[in-house]
Amino acid sequence: MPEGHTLHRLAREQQQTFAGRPVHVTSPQGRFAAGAALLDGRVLQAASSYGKHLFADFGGDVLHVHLGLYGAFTGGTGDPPPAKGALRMRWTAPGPDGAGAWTDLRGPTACEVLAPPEVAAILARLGPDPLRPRADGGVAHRRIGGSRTAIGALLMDQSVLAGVGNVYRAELLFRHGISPFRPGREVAADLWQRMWADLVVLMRSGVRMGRIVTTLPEHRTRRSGVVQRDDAHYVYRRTGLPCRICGTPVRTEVMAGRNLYWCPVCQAI
DNA sequence: TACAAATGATCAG
DNA sequence: TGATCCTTTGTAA
Repeated sequence: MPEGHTLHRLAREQQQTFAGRPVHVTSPQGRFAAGAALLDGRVLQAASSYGKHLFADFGGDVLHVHLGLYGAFTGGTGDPPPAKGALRMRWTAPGPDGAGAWTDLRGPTACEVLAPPEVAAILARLGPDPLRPRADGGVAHRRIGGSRTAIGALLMDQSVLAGVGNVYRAELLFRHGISPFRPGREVAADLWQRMWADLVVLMRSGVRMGRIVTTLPEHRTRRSGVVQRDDAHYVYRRTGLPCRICGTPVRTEVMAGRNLYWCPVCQAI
């Protein structure tokens, strides 16, 4: 499920699997019927992601997908399974002897065909994405450093920073011992540089692993082997459980409509 | 069978 | 800030 690392991974997979091939595009559910008809049979030029947005360029017409809270892609090789449920979009690229590939999209917030200027407009309102090669974290601090808004809310604002979601927000703040309620302008530039550098490392690791793991081995119940699901985070979805560092019960509260998790002792200020 | 929850964003007020 | 949209999955009734 989708924070920036998921979209980055999907773009890479779609690039490797479908780019340079004609793609058969359908919308079994019907809600993307017109767009599917427009793209069907055309060659995918390139797939890329920016923040939580995915762009698939079919040469002048760009498919834009935003997964929202529940959207998901699935896919595989060979023949696709029978379409079931609310299947917004299906891609297939037939190949000889089971070399075909398919991918299914369900539940997205956005699945639409855009012209390049519309794509540019979306990119223009996004802050720097820690996964983009030459992204500049300093640009984000220009917004953060002048704001009275809580850092916990600023981190979720895609025009400040693109690609960070609820998990990375909670975990990043914990790793730097920062209260989610601290105003942005009290996050000094050097502290922000450390946070940004950490985000780059964490999100790249997320792309590699296909999941978000933020804990150090010495803070896990099991120190070696595969990281268990309940060992992957410091505070995210650990309400009431003891903090891995100090033992204080992890707290939760809704901030701007989303569940926020933090340790009131390790993240006091 | 029904309902709640989930890593998101938008719009009204 | 609250309501709303998108869909699947897991748990409760």
